[in-house]
Amino acid sequence: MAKIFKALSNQNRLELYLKIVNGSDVGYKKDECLISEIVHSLNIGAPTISHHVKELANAGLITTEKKGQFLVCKANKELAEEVLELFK
Amino acid sequence: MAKIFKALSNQNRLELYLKIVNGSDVGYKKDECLISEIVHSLNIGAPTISHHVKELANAGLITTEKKGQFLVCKANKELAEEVLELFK
DNA sequence: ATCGCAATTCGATAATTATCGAAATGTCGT
DNA sequence: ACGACATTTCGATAATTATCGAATTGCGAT
Repeated sequence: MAKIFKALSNQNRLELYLKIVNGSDVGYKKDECLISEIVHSLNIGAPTISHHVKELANAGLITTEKKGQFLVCKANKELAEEVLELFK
Repeated sequence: MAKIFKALSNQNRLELYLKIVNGSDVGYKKDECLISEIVHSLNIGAPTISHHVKELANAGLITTEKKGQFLVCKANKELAEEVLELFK
């Protein structure tokens, strides 16, 4: 569980996660998001974002799927539920 | 908000927080806790715990009050509420 | 006043982490 | 096959952090 909080403990990674939760503006389903869109809205480089995405996935907060050259990220609702339980 | 998660991102600090939330077994009100009791149940030294307590307090997750030579810690319910909101 | 205990401060060290730039990989359209 | 683009890998660096032991402060009881 600490692992989950660690994944959210970095400002940029938290924003990244929230963007994924809120989904992208264009095209994809709610709760899904292309990281190529995020790269421009966050002022850190692509390599760093790639790294952060991996950490979020590693913590189980998101799942990722390669769609051609793109990476689609999806928030894991079940895990968010578990966090919710802890704070109730 | 990332600050809050950072405070919970360390295994020991998270346990510390949960112990405070669950309150102590003896004497004090629910949601309150003497850190002198916790020192023995966590396998890290007193200086480290003192440091962690400060970090939790700094993040706003707990409040502390000196009672004689003891330190009483109390969980901040309002902030827990805010975290809850984020995951809803 | 002094002893024991709770907690804190201090300085140090080792481990982790965020971020970068450069280079590599893989995909798509032409 | 080539060029553009998305993403990743790699190696490096600077910053942060968890933890420790020793010493200190402050409190309460004898």
